[in-house]
Amino acid sequence: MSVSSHHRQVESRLADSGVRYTPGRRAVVDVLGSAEGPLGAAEIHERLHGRVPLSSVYRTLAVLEEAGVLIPHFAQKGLTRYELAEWLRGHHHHLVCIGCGGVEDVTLPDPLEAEMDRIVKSIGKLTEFSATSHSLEIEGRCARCDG
Amino acid sequence: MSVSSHHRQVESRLADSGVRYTPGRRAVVDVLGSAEGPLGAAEIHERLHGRVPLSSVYRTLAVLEEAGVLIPHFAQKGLTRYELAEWLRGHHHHLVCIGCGGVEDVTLPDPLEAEMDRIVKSIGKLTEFSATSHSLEIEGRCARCDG
DNA sequence: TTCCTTGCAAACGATTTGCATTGGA
DNA sequence: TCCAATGCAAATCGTTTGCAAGGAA
Repeated sequence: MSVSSHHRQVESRLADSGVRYTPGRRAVVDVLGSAEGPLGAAEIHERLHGRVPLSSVYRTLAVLEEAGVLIPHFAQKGLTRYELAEWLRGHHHHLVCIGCGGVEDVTLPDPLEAEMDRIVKSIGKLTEFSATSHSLEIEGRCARCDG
Repeated sequence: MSVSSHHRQVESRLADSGVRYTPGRRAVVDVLGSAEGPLGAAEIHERLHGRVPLSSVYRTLAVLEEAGVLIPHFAQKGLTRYELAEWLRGHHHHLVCIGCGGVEDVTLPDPLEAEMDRIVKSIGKLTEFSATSHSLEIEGRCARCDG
């Protein structure tokens, strides 16, 4: 699941949509591919040392979301963060720190994830709602903020 | 768990913070107490037929969040929704519709919720993260959008 | 009177968009 | 050449804040 493998997959996915995989777009995918959790436009722009202007970062995020390459994530007032979609990154959940507002990914061991699936399926049966995915958001304090 | 019971509980909680429970604030609690899911400032202002100006709605939401009466919820770009805290509404999860962006509450049957707790506890052991709460977000299409 | 609360308008911060320019196929 | 992609600046949208007026203790 290396970054170059991401590039190949993203490139072919974008080709399907008739969209170019330009250096700026690659750069954004690189940053997200090596992040520890979802990032916002400003954070991405920052990690790119301003080489990609903020408005282009936003446009890139929109294009990649549209193509199903990125998934938006909302955990803080007025800030949208993005991460690679699950078909690129694998399925995972989030630890949301109520101290610093940061978000970390967690991948559950198979037995736990299987249990989650069972719960989600049960809920589907209980409600008029056809589930396509799920995410467990755990709020608490990260190691750094939990002083 | 009637609305008037909410009012009593909220009133005493606010009194502890030395904050008044004014008609405008009651109105906001009323709207949220009878909503089917979290609502944003504009939606609340709307349901109050504009009787409480938008900026006052925002201030009320801030006061009530500060006092632990409301919990913010983020599920859509640039929009914060609020709902009564769990000590007022009970613990529940969310069905997020990818069609219309709406959010519905679901309360799990005890056995399922017990299972969720077990999962969250296991995750706590696996990571350097002290969990204070959790919420399962299920994405999919609501009955209305699932045509 | 003393603070808290409110209403309005101006200010903000994140995100989007118009427009002219650049760059690939 | 032709259309997608880019950069910059201006515009938008949700939200916050300053300030003067209103109200309860």
